[in-house]
Amino acid sequence: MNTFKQKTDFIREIIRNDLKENDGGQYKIHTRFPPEPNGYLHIGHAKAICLNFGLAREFGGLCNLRFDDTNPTKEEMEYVNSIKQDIKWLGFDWEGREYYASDYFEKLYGFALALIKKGKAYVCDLSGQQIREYRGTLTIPGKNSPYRERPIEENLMLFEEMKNGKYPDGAKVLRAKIDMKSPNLNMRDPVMYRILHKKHHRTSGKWCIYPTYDWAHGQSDSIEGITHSICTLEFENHRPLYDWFLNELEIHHPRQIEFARLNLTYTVMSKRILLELVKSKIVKGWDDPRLPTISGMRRRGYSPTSIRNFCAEVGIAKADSTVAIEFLEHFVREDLNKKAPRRMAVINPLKLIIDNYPDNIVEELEAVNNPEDLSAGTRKIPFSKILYIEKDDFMQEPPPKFFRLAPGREVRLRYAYFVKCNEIIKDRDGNITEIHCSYDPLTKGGDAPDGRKVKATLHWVSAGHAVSFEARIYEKLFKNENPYQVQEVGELKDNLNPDSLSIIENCMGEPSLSSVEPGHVYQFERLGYFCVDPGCSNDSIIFNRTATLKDEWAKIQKSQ
RNA sequence: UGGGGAGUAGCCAAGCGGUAAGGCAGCGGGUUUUGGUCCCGCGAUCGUAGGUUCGAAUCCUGCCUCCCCAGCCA
Repeated sequence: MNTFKQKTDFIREIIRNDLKENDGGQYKIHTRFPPEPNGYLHIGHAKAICLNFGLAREFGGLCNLRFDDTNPTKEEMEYVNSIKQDIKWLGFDWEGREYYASDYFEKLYGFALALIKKGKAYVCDLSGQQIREYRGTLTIPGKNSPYRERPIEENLMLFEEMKNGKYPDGAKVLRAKIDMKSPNLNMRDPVMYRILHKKHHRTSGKWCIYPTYDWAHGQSDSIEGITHSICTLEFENHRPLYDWFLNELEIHHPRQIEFARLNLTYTVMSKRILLELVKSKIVKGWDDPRLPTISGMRRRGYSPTSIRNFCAEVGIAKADSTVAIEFLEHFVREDLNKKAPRRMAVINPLKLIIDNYPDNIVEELEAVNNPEDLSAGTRKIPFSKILYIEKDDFMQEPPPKFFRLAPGREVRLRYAYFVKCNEIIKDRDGNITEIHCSYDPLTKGGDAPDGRKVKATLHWVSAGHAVSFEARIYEKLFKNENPYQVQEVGELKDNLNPDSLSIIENCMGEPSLSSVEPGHVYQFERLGYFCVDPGCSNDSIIFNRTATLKDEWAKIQKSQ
């Protein structure tokens, strides 16, 4: 059922070597997925989740879930809950090892004390602005803070006072005493603790000093006995700092490995921007199906399997890359093609009347539920004189390669009969309102006894039995392949695709669509995959289009 | 500009000195009661210039390009 495709990559290679070198012992690899609960997870996180949990699974190790919750000004319980739900939904299990950096605040405080006592950390009174100035630039070395040589005892006292709330936000920080002239800016006496009189979602008002990420992350991994700390490229510059902390503290030292984060065309992965889209109501929430969030993709109809396969196939490497959104779509189609039950539904209905079909007869025709999986069985679909077909399936003046219905032309109605178009009815504005056909009773089931062929098979719905529903059609969120291609950050919104969502009401579906379960995905034949929206009620059915089917005709049209 | 990374087909990505996997996209063809699926076929000498070697995408040197770092964000 659940497949976990895996490829080989430089990380797995490193791990295989580590396993070989530690051969014979109790050595087991231990990874972790360390999100900050300041937003919802997106497909980029899925890549990290599949990697970390996948590694543990493949090599017989463990993977923890740890929330890096060191900044109470941005973090919320809602986010930790959504994160847990998304990881589970993706098919991974942290087996109870749910940890928080905030669980380690006490230990971290103790580590800080140890560094102060070693003369390797000091309390600094410089303002944020001053710290920046003293830090120097890429080419100019920094200068030592005037507080750098404070006696250990004084540092100890001041740090305790910081903890006890004696100072306002920003008044003092605890810094590591490393090297203000280091070419690596992260080593220029980085801040370890800042004063933040803010309640934390887990520790509440217990602390008013909070560790910075740089101070907390490596030690948290160490405390958990992580063997391989896998993170993204931007932390490569921080590794020397983590190494320094761990060495000074003389505690377990994980091996950090960095890989390139995922980028996708036509969308953004920045949590900051995602938050902005949600807050400004440009999208309808974190689970808006246009977003690359896990919850958005779930609502859109993406299966966990398709996301996992995508993550496995996209590869792990160190080169910056932007994956085509089409690549992602390929994996939903691949998975849904195998699993989604087929249904007939018409998004833009056009009335088709079969003049020579008896008025009050209804035939029950048998339809295959899934040609890719015969065990899915068959169902009955009612057929009658008045039907709906797709507007796009008829053209009064068909261009060269259009081989659907047109005046005088014969096509097949799927599972039913051949019909031939005889007449077109228009309203006073010239819009086609209905088309009249005649059917050939001998072609029942879809084949002609005389062996004649038709060039097209159309989907249809019996008008008298149709279930009406709303379809939400999603397109790319941004117009530009790279939404970040803007002069100024604020202009990002100008790149939004105004047609990213279109709502189409009064779509017509076959009767079996009258009772559907939220989250279920169907293939509407010839149209695409559609997922039942959780916002459905008894009298309104909503389908989100997950993806279209590949469309040869659309390609031809584009090239014409 | 100092430091840290990366450059293999339109997009990902294998390759680890022996003569360029695979996937997606694209193009052509076959099958088909979904213009879907499936099947077959088609593309790169590896950023660049030198060097080492019988032999280099793989080793060395120079150059070019891109990414990351000057948050008391993560």
